[in-house]
Amino acid sequence: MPKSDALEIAAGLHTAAIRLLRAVRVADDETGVSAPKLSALSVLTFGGPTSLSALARAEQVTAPTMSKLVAGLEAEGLAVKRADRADKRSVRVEVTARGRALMEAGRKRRLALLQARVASLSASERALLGQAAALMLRLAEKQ
Amino acid sequence: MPKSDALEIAAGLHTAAIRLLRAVRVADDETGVSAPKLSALSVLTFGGPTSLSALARAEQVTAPTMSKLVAGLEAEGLAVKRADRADKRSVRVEVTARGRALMEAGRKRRLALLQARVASLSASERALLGQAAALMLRLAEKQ
DNA sequence: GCCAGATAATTAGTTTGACTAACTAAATAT
DNA sequence: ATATTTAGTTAGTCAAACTAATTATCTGGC
Repeated sequence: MPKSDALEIAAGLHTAAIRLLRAVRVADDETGVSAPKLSALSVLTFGGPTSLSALARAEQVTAPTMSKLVAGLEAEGLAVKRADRADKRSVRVEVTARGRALMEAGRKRRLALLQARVASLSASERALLGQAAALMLRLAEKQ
Repeated sequence: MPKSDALEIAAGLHTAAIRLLRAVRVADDETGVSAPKLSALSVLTFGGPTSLSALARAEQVTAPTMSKLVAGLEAEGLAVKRADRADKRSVRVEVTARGRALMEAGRKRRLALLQARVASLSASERALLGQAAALMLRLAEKQ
């Protein structure tokens, strides 16, 4: 009999998400880029160019912290800062081709780890996980 | 039609897990204890007393790093170090009653956030998530 | 049109948590 | 008895987080 108590579901989901991410995290070491930078680069890659402060908000860090992270990314040739034409206070941060390639490769390695495990499940189990992922995304975006 | 391609499932699960944890992370700020310390304390609380090096391995940090974290926990009255009777080189790290209470309260807050969101789903959606959590745990523990 | 206040980014300085290297003490192997 | 390994700590460095303060620019009200 499957549990349907909201608290138990929450606890189970919480633990499962933590363990799952911990298991695939190892793949990121190979990029040679730190986790915070990688995370910021991911936002740039999949969300497109943004201002520094928007990036800081997205990553839940302060503007000075993001300023340094972006400086690091720029020094490594993974992102560039451009002047915003409309607002001269603002900087437009963009991922470079090199940054995009690094992200792509990293994401591939990470997902390969997970894919190998998912592939060992039955088709119906995979379908269930697909639906669950969509639900989890909805939960994450509530409010 | 639900997707069942292993790579797409992996990608969806990956993104969903990241976003979900990011959404509940805010609850931890209220504990007044840093994330690394909280994480170590969690291992002590749910896994029982351990040696310092075992704790370091569990948290994927080096012994010196864990030595400092435990010193911090001890200074805050959340954990204690005891001499290991059998092996005098070794230290036994244990959570205190206060540490346990802090963990309990923190976990409650975190899960309350998630629970509120889970509760807004239908019974069948909750059941699906319950099954998915069990599957994700299996995926995390493969190999 | 200008000034006051708000906003964007950076700079400076501090704290925390990660590392390596080097050390002490204890246990184990030769 | 000596050598090696293991457990933990100390010291020193670095990255990444924060707050406070600075500079530049924008915007609304007069």
